Amino acid sequence: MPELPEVETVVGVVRPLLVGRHITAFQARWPKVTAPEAPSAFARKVEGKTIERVTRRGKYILLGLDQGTIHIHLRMTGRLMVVAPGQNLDSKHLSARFDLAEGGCLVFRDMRKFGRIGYLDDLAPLEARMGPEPLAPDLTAERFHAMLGARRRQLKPLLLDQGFLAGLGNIYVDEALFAARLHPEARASGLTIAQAGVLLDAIRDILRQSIDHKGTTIINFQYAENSPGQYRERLQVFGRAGQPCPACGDAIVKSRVAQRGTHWCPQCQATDK
DNA sequence: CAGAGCACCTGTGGGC
DNA sequence: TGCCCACAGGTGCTCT
Repeated sequence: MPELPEVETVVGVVRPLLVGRHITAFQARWPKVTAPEAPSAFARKVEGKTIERVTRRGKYILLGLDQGTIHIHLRMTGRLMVVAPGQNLDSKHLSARFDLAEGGCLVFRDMRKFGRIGYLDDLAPLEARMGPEPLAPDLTAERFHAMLGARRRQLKPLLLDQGFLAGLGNIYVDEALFAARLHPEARASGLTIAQAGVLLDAIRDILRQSIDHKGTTIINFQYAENSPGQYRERLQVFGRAGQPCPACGDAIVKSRVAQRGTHWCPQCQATDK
């Protein structure tokens, strides 16, 4: 479900509700939610600690504690919400729950149960397998071009690779490649500096706009109770197979690239492979 | 290194 | 109407 804009939206909603609060207990309803660690071992590390910061890195939600950090990945269908004291707790699809001092709790729901929660004393191991943030100012077109130039992979799977660039998923990769008029199977190393700059600008523009619209809701994503993200209406190609391309009017095609459904315009994105 | 295939799960939508 | 299959916003593993 969630890519960078959706995670950013969730972080913005829960941050003011969580900063300064104490975790009194952790309960896993789905034991694998803390895998590879056992829920009891995870609970011992976080119970009694205070949440000082709530941030995002790639698609991870990070709860910075007075000691160590909780990392939460929503994967496909995870949802994170703060339940107020006395508010009734719907147990459907409940994966885990953090009880908070003064009542209320942080609830993790996950229909497909792919989502994961973990604890790290030091974020270095997580940082080591993550690429740069697409919105970071120090990611220049020159640096991005150099990163692309070092790889022979197809653009689509490369942009989905969190170790290359952190935060993009299937929706925004398709949208960015369309905006930059690049073929999803084009080789990364073949891009010119100008093309790399256009692609980076497209990625940033799309991510910023989606964040402004509270992300994209296809089925599950809600940033708060019953509030869907509004970026869906602005999607140019994703989920629009058979409809006219907004740029040229030819039909948008859905094909399979790197085992993922891929939406693109063969006319506009005719870059050499 | 690059890519395919599969595993992890549950729900839904489209085709027949 | 009902059934079945394919597919879904993600990632990690093995194997070629």
